[in-house]
Amino acid sequence: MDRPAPILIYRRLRRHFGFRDWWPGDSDFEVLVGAVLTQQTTWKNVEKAIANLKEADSLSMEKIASMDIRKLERLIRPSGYYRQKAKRLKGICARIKKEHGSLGNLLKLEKNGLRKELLSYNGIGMETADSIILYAAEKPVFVIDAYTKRAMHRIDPSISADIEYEQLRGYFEERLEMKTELYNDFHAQFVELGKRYCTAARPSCGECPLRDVCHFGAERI
DNA sequence: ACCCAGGTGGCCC
DNA sequence: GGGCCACATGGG
Repeated sequence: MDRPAPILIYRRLRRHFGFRDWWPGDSDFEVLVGAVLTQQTTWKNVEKAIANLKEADSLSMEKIASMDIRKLERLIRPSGYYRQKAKRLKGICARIKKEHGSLGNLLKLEKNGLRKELLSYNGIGMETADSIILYAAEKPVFVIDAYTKRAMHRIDPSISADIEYEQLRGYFEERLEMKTELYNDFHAQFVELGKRYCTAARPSCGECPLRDVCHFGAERI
């Protein structure tokens, strides 16, 4: 089959990579921080930034909300765009504290209300909002990222390489059962696929579990 | 010396 | 609604 249904893609990935039980982080707040810091940067660099925050005993909403901006910049520097991210992360923490009291309270909002609220924060766009909703609030939203777009375009060339976020999210949500565990693990599988095989310019297909349905370079590889 | 990474927001038309 | 741009470290 040339264009496998999403659930078949998922089954293949899962058979290859195993169940991921994802988001690398110890708390809801760490998910939020990681989701902001990983914007357009590698997770490796985010790990350094989060380690710095932990080492400085500063990985808490209250501390970041009132932290000296220069200190925050210094701690998260390895994650790139550090001035912008420091300003936005501090603003996000301060606003959650002020308007909701705690992250837990914010995450209790109903899914669509929560999404709308998160999107109104400077520094939280659709992918970041959905990552927080899925992995911290544990509500079923299908997260789309660069890996997902790239892989889907290569599997099904009728899906544009720069398809709109909401359009691709709808594509998955219309074709899958609305289950948090499924959305959670499926996104994790795409990230694993992207890191190991489905890289930007020159894929290292090797043992890629989707290589027989891949159309990269207009030719099957 | 390039190119790339788990995006977002601002500005312009 | 779309196109272009700044933002920045670290690894290949």
